Amino acid sequence: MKGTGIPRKEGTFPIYRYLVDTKCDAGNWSVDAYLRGCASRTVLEALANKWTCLLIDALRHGPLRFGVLRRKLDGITQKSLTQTLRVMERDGIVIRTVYPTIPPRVEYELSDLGRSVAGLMEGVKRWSEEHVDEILTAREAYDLRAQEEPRPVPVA
Amino acid sequence: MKGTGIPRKEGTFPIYRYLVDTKCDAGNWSVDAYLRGCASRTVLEALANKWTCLLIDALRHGPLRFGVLRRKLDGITQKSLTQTLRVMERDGIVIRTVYPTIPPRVEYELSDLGRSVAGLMEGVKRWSEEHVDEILTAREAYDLRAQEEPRPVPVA
DNA sequence: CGGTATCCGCTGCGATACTG
DNA sequence: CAGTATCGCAGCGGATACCG
Repeated sequence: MKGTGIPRKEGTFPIYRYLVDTKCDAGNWSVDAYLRGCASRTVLEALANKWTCLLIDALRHGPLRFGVLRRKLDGITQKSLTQTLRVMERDGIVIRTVYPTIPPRVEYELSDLGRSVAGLMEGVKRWSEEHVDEILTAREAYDLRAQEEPRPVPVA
Repeated sequence: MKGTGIPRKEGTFPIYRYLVDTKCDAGNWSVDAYLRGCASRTVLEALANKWTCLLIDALRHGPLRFGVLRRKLDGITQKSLTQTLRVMERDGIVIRTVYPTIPPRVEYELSDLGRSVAGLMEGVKRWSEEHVDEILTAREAYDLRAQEEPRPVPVA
């Protein structure tokens, strides 16, 4: 697994467990800014993932079974879905419930923590709908430019 | 580059350019839900990345030079920084300005689009600060459980 | 300073097969 | 149904060298 056995690099600043991965440059960073930056990093490692975001959104209205999730997130493989859900469970975002029936039934639902982040996802979703077109337009324009003019290089 | 040459899978639904990658299951999805899901996916491909998020946050207060960004995002390699910035430029999130001086000076700043998403990042950051501890606690608890009891398997 | 070019190890992920 | 196990490859990210 990912979180076990934390290798500590030289020059790191092991005040908190989740800081050990980042070098401390006391000159440029206040301890406060340092903590803030690291909190963000930790969380981003957990959330900044396409499937994770889509899962949080998918589970927003209540528990869903594994198979339903797989169909809702069309395109995800069983392996990726299992993995992603496992990590989210470990991070306390989702709760996994096994019903000992035949055939087996496993439900996933957002925890309180998960629900508290679902709001952010809602924001991302709204922003997406409002701005996808701008992104796509920008891409086309960029690709067009790239074809014609050579890219401006930092030369005198 | 990533966006050029879009391979179209069988059974896809090429109404819009950004939909070609996803299968259409007209039974379960309304066209509206379909568009919404795809908008999110497109945007998540662009934003759901640790460095991208951190860069948007780093640039929130104005333009910064390449070297400054590299130091701010301590831990990123030059290659990754260049790559990430290039993708963000292509997506219209950041603007790259080359000043033909010696030594060369290249500044990156958020576009209007980029600034409009910076608000979301602010939210993520705030959430991070409030909830990192819960995530870390959940992880420790999970790892402890995993050591002791075997994982509940879906069996009758 | 701000890149590009190249090599390269690792692993993330898909595909496939099997199971309680 | 909801997984686990295994293989195999592409691609990402790091390290290094070089350039305008």
